Amino acid sequence: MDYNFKETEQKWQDYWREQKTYQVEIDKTKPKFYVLDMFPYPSGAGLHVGHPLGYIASDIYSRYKRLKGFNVLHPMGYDAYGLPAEQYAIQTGQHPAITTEVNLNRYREQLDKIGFSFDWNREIRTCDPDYYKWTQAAFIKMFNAFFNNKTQKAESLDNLIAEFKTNGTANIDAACSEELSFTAQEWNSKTEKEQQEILLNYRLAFLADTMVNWCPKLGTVLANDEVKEGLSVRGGHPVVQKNMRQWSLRVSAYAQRLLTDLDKLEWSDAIKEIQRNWIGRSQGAEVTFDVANSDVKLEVFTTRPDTIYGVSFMVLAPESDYVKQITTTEQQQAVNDYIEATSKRTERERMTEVKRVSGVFTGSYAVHPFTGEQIPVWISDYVLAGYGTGAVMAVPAHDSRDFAFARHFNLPIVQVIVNPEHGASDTSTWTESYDSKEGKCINSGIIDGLEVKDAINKIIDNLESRKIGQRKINFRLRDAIFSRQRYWGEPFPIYFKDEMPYALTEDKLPLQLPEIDKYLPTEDGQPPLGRAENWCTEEGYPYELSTMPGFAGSSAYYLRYMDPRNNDALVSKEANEYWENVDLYIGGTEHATGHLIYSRFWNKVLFDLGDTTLDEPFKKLINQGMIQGRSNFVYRVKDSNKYVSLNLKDNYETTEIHVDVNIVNNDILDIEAFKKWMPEYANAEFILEDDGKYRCGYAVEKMSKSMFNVVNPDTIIEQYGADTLRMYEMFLGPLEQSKPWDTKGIDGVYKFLRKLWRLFHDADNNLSVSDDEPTKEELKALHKTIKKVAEDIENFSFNTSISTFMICVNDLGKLNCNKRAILQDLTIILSPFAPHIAEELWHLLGNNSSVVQANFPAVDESVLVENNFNYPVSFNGKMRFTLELPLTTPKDEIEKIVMSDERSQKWIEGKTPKKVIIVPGKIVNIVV
RNA sequence: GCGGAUGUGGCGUAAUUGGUAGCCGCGCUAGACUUAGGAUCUAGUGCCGUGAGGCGUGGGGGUUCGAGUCCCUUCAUCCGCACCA
Repeated sequence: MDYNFKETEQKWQDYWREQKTYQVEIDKTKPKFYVLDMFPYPSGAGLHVGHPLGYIASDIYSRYKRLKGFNVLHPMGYDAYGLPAEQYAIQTGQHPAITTEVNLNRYREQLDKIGFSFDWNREIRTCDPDYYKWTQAAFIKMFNAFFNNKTQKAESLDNLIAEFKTNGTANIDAACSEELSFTAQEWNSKTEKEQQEILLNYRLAFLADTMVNWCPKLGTVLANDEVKEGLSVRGGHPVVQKNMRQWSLRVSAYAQRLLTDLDKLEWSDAIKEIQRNWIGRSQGAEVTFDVANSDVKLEVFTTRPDTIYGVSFMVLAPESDYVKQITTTEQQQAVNDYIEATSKRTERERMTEVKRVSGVFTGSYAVHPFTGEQIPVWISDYVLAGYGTGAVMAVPAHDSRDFAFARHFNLPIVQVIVNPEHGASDTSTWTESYDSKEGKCINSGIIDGLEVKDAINKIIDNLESRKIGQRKINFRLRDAIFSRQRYWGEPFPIYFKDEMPYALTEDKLPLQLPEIDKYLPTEDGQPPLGRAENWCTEEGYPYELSTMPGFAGSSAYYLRYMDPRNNDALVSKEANEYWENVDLYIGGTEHATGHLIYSRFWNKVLFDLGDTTLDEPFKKLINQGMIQGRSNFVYRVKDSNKYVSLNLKDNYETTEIHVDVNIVNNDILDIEAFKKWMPEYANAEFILEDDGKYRCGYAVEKMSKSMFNVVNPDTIIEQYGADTLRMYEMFLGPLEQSKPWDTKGIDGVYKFLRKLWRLFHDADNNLSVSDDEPTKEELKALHKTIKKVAEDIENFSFNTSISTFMICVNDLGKLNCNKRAILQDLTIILSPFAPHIAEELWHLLGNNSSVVQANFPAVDESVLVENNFNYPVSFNGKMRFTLELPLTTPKDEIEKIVMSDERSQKWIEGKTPKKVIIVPGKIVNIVV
């Protein structure tokens, strides 16, 4: 018998639970460390081998930090609201809470088997009223706040109201949906309803008519990051644009802070870059164009005011308000037809048919602010309504979209930027625009001859002095749409009086999700909550019928873990001041533009309002790579039920068919299992290779059911144990890299653990540990390992630490080392990786407390000092032989020894070496 | 189109950051012990070559005594963003 992982792992999992080993409390005598995994949504499919990758990494890091003397907060919980449970409820009538509970228990069961050091006492679930009470409370805070552009902070709406009462909008610079202007008298004479309507324009959580992504199939609105290429990310259903009155969060107000503060985060450059793109800051100018024979003034945004002399027409988005104002009667019909036609095109078509140029003339002309020339105003769907002002000044010579448009409609193209080396050329010969950000201005009046950068400044200065333009910064980041026409989510703590929304007071929370009879919209198209009885306040005012989206509950959850049972606050000041924020956050890249933006925003609002101590939630972020599947194939001979082995398949015409990887070992098909796998294969025949085996082909693909390449961690744990699973996942390769899972390699790690076990045991599996003094060699093997493993963990290079452990155990095996002085420290440093076997060995060594409470051993540098170095001796840069010399040997001595070595003669061939390079402790290179 | 990442044995990978390319493991080959081997142990295993030796980190070029690592160029794959003015 050797190591019995099954019994041992169960034993210690029970022990940890009973002893509450992983429970943590505030302990001001120790430094804190907060390690968090991204909030999982427990789907019905359960975990596959790729899911725990990040959890294992964070668990190793947590355990390591604990051994290093930190008080480590390492919690886990569930993002329990979500579409799949509700879709299932719609189909079966089963309450989504039940489905969720089942999935969640299954998830927990799987997690428990892996031996994580989570403090389950702190578990939270987003669908728990004690938790979502605080999600609702945060919403109320946003409802009652506005963003002051002057201070760049959220402030109480009361400040704004007070200002309206005394000065109207005169001194207001606040983030809003629409710029408003009124006096104090005007404000004071408005009705309650009118005032409320105005306040909505400023609230951080506000109700407004907006173009939204409507998914008819899911019956709900989706956020921008929940839509990809015109389809819903969940389910892949078509999404259309629709104008609806929706709750939104004024995320755009925080665009600059979200961008600036990225610099202080330890996140990968890749993910910071994705966020920068998503925020999409562009710097330029707003320019006002008069419209000839009209009072209308067209405002446009441009990043290239230096090209203003090249403007030969203007373009409006079809949805733009300007369209109604300036279209002439002669053009009215054509414009109406065009708008009609474009509104029929879906967003998807507009995106895919980028190259199709279309547009219509409004009949009006704008007046060029510098030349006074009249330039035609067109309408085209290549201009986006949602960005800038929905109108652009077209510079066809220097913008590819404007160029295509001008060519199509035969509009003039004027070159105004020139590369001094090439000179100007006739634009009628051009096949594309010249989109350079450098060069000199030509044909450009007051900025003629200036460099682009200087020209931009001069033009803006001129515009500002004439009060027809100003410097302006635009962001791509949109406000987040926050309503979902769904049941399974947090109810809004909002009721309506005289059609205006009012927030409940916090003492009324939680506003519990009511029971309903069916999880479908009502007959008149209201969201499912329209079915709830008495869904109104005590006074009879009706509650909001939408619920909150998935990101609501996951935006501030990290704070709740600090103080999960607090009934008076999301988190106490004391807990928040101690735990601060997340030191290490591990999760996938897929949350780059969703969760990781929303939670930063949400957290900043709470910070501004004084509810949290730091303004960023996640200090360091690591994105683990995906575990891909390794699929196996069999090859069916055409029109038959015969299957030909990989190396013979080229002799036949075959079809490649996925086969379940669980009935393939080392690419060899288990033929009997295959026959039983599916009825259609029961009578299959096989063309085997010479060795009588059926060899499968393989490919690396996404791990998914349809590819039959899903590997379940339970199966692996059953066969090899949790410690082996943990170590193999780490051994596979660098954490942040994607790599395929191939179960066949797991044997190496499994053997390693048994070799380790045998260091402690004799041939009969009896404990055999000696108390003798360790030798220098043994100490060296140990301390090399301690040093490397500690460095590797700090660098999240877990794959190399596993190799290091293997080398150490191989070395100790060769030395027949069974000395307690060595093995005890080895057990400690291994415990973050393989906690079960480490705990077992730790106790076998006579310790009574858990290895979790041990101290990470210090490196004894003195045993690592080498006396000799094995010099590689190169000739012309090619290594020919090695030579062991004391490290104290001086350079000229080394040269003498090397030159006199008989092996050198062969490479020198009697010539005189041109140069001899000696780097002590590194290399000898002789140039012949 | 723009931006980012990655290319090293049959496979997953390593390389003290410019200094012996291929550590560790899988797989494979041979052997030992065994009733047996999907157990264990030993030896070998980048490619070509009997050998001396030659070639070798996607390709080409450069810097250097010395390049997987630095520079230029090019190709391939993956991932973001994509009419954002």
